Amino acid sequence: MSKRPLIILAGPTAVGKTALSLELAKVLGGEIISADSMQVYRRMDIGTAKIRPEEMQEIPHHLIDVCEPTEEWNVMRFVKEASLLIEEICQRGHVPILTGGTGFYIHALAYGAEFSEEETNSGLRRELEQLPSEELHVRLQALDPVSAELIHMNNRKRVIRALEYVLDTGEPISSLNQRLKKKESPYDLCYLVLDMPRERLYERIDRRVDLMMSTGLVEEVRGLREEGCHKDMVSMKGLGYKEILAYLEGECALEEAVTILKRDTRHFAKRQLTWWRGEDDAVILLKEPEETLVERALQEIRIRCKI
RNA sequence: GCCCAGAUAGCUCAGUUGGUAGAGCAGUGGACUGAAAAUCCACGUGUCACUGGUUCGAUUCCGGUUCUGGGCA
Repeated sequence: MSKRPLIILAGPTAVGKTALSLELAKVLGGEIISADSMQVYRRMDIGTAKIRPEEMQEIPHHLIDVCEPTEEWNVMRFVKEASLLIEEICQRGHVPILTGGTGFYIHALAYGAEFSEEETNSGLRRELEQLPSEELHVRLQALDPVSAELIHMNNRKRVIRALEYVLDTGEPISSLNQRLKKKESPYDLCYLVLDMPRERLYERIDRRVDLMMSTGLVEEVRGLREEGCHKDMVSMKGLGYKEILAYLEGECALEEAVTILKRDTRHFAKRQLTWWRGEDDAVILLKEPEETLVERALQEIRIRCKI
């Protein structure tokens, strides 16, 4: 059986992925799968710049609003759901278009990362979180020296994850990573990354945050807070949520929260770009000139996928 | 007009008992495989406002000029 085609439309926040994804879906008979770690949460609409139903133009959108903000979404759930969706979409004779800004999710899906079902030792993480960074790192050195070499001691989250993995599975996460690195994509990929000059992108980010503020971001976050969301939840670590929550908790002035939000969003966009620079199959698609954008995207798709 | 205080990195400022200077933030680059909008790492040459003087040597001391605050008329 030949591989399923998969069109990926990635790019930093605020670059304009949504508009292009709609155009492509219309031309190709596509269905859109969102690769976004925050748009999965219901009632987090303004801060995640989620597409509204009336903007979808009859194009099916998947993996948006599939999780409560009090729950935790993660890569494994994403890969599981998205893989099934790709299969279903293809069986319908449609083209799957993966659109979003979470590079980590996109990579895991595109290169077929596998996750074991039984790894569920949640008490272990809480136990490890109590330990000082130095001790965590020393432990990792003993169990998985390769990872210890790669992961900086201060990077507690990744040190903990690496420890968790060896302790649960008996296998160092570094050897899993090496195995996965050699894998070829199970899909017939067209991996596009939409980009534009940094300065213009940052201006768009600032403007978009202003727009969020004027369309009720504070009210949205207040509502979530009232239903019990708090800053330790994964959903509330999202941009716009953590900053506005800090304001609502009286930790800073609103104006300050907005400034920080803009700054953090710029930092995020920069990190996203770093991620895609390291993706071997990614093709950078410059947004300008905008008049020819759709045509150029389609050209790349025709070259890379047999559709 | 007079008095006082400033003028140093894109911004806020520190500092040099005279030997051409450094923090935070911004910015840039990087890592990333079950939290990823998370988490973490690395990167600092700038006419030390201008102009004279003292000095072997001035961003630092002294004089003048310009500009910016604040005060008094």
